Amino acid sequence: MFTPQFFKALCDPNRMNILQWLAKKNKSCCVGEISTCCQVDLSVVSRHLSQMKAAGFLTSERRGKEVFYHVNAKTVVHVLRSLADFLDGCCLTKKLKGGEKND
Amino acid sequence: MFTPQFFKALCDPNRMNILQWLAKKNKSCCVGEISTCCQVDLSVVSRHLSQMKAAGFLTSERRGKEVFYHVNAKTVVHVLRSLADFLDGCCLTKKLKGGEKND
DNA sequence: TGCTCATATGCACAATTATGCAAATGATTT
DNA sequence: AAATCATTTGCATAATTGTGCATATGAGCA
Repeated sequence: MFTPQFFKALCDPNRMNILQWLAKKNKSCCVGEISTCCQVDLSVVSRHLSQMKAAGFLTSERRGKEVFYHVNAKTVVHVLRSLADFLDGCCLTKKLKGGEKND
Repeated sequence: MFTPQFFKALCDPNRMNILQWLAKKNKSCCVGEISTCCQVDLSVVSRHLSQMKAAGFLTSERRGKEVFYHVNAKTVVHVLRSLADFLDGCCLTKKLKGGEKND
């Protein structure tokens, strides 16, 4: 579930930037448009988008000559919350209800 | 806030393993003990721990000869939830009060 | 002081990753 | 079909990262 592939998609500054930029847009954007949000070559952006798509962060759809990418927010949010909940359950809330066993 | 450094700490399989292992323990563990949860050399584990500490994931405390590391769950959970909330706010809940559905 | 144990660090090396350019692919238009 | 536009991919290269071994540091103990 918490695969390295998933978090690798988040640990590059350009990818994080793209993710947030796309999320704010909250609509499908084509590669050329997305590439305006960071400084690197468009081909690099294309590769980042592919990688994020492979990690389940994005979905894509071709419309004519262009390919539109969109944030798969549901999936990303779910994984992030799952890890947060796991850590929370282990280390924060569990103790309060009197459980003493942790592994 | 969503620094590459933070997510870099999550994107190595050994570090992710260490994080979950330590969270399940939910107590301070020394390096030697922690190193039993993954296959790599103890010196490598030591480096991973340092890195995770630098990223704010762990706290450490020396007791005699040993150094004990503990998950800083509050911080990690907060960052994960913040990103989840940001994406959620942009792409999931925001539109709903306007009436339209998002998948 | 020396000795031992636990951890950290220097170093070299292998593996991975990010990048830009050039060329290829896919799709529309003329 | 040829031309054009948008995106992807091949390739080379630079940069970063993960790893193990050997050594250093720091702390207690004989």
